[in-house]
Amino acid sequence: MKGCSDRPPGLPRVIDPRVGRATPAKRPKRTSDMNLFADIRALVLTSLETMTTNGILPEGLAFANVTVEPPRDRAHGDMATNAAMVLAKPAGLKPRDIAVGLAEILGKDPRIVSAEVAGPGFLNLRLANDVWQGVLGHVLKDGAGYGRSDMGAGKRVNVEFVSANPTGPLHVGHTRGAVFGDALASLLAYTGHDVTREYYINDGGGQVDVLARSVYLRYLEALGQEVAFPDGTYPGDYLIPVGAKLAEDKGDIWVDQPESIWLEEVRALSTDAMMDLIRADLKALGVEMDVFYSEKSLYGTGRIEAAIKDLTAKGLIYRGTLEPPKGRAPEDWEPREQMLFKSTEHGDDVDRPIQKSDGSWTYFAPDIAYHFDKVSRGFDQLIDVFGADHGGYVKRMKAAVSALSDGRVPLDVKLTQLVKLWKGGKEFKMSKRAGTFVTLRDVIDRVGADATRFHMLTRKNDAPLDFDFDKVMEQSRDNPVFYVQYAHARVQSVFRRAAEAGTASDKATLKGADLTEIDHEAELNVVKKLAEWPRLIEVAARTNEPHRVAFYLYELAAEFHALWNRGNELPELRFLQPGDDAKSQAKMALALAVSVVISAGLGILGVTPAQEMR
RNA sequence: GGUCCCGUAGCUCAACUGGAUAGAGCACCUGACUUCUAAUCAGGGGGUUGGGGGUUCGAGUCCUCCCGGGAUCGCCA
Repeated sequence: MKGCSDRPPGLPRVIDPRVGRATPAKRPKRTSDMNLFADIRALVLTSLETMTTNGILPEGLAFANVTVEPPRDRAHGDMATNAAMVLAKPAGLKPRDIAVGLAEILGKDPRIVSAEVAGPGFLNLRLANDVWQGVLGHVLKDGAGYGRSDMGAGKRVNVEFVSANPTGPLHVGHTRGAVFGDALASLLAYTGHDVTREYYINDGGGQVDVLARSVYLRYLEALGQEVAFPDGTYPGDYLIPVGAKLAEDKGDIWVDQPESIWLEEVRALSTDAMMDLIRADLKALGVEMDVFYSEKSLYGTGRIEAAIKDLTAKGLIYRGTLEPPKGRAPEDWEPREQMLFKSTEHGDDVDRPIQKSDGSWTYFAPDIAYHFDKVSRGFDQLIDVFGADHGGYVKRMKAAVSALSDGRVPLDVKLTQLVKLWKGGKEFKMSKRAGTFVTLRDVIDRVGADATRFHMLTRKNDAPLDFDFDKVMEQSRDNPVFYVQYAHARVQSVFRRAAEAGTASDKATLKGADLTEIDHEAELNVVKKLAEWPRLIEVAARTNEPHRVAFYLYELAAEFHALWNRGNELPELRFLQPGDDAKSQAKMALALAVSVVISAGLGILGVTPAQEMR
């Protein structure tokens, strides 16, 4: 590792992970114990135990599959449990009989207004208004901590993402991976995991030699020579200042000199310059890495050898010859003996080469060493975020981690699909050659980091994403970024109006508001959506799918806008009730709760909530 | 040919990892602005979840075989 000294202060350093890692500051975590669905599920389980005690259900039934969920159709009630259907078979009873008995017991709980058997044996529950008012009170009490969970139990998770080659600025495809990885990391932190954000610098392969040669050409150019950029070099303008700086610092000492003289030094300076560029790009997007890990640091330090030694000790390394790929007829294929990793022992389809026929390492070898290092650093879980073009790499990487950790450490690989750009209603094809290369910087300059981030998270990671410059800027319901921001801004607008009217709307006052005022269906619908937040967060974290947060925020905003508009026909639903501070404060308490959850959700996505729309 | 991802309303996508009559937005039709910003809201039509078979009380979701699209397949990283 070298050449870190000219970097602006305050940015993360490339660190040697053997010496230490940039430990993220432990922030105090407030977790909320409010999860209504968990509460009601607990109630269902105790009721089932009562039925066992009473001899209605046989002893020894497993309740693990019993769920309490919001029904898809709100007409079915507030919550539904599948208990009767799940237990019917093992209990040897009809689902309806179990459901009826369960409904009777549940109906005695003051929280349950009605318990109705429906469909094949679902039990639909309706909850009392004061339960929902209690949820609202909880949101206000917990504030920013509402929805935080300790499900991660402090487990140490390493999220590796971006890891773009240090050969140029980040482009749109990298942007998606960056946003996804960062939001996923935040989501895991929010759910009680100890998260490390990490970037693997591919500074050990041939492409950094290409970079160095390209910079060398720019260096000659800066000294007044005519240069041409042959195939296999990077002609991008972004290397001009790097070459110029080199000419300024070194003068003409490298002119007409062979590569052996200048390559190594130029390469080091160039990759440093590119990493500075990339770091600045990431910062503009709001992404801050904890660790930058250099591939180069694995070479010549015995680390690759150590990882291979570990696998050798496990009997997973051998010399052999691979079969040619079936069906495909590679003209120049000829059998070669090379060092292979027996990845088939850990779920891969074929064994994988770790040494080329000339004895040098394949790309896989340092990556094995890198993941060995992650395992050695004591992470309980690893997540790699790759572009979809690395899909073929997943199985061997999982096999490697499984082997290196003896199956202890799970590796989840999330692939981000391609981003299709649209401009003026037409697909915009990127081409390095034609100079129509859209960088992360282009996108942020045009639409801003917030809109970029939110939009990139409105698709599942493994679905292709359309990024339409016009749509992302559009101020309409069609644009979720705007729609959610607008809801948050409307809440702030209410507070501004309240201040003008002289109605107290500070948090302490609103926390003490009489929430029994909140009893209209449109209002309770908003509260019910708020009640789903803790559950949504846990599902999103369990599946490593931050896009769920974006979709949820859209739904919450929709409920809020619906309530807002009901105020047109029903003035008593307006948030501000002139001349009635108590009522206004109860309704503002609801508005505050909405903004709290929107802020928390946007926070996970790395988006700043809007105070007003302009 | 092998492997992985995808296929859901005219279009763009969800569907809480197996739950009820598969949901949103756009587009189309109808209605609501002397308002706490209508940049919003309410209602309507629109589906054999690519196709067949299987497992299950129950399948868009799991298994299997096809069809179509994309990515990838020893010495690029």
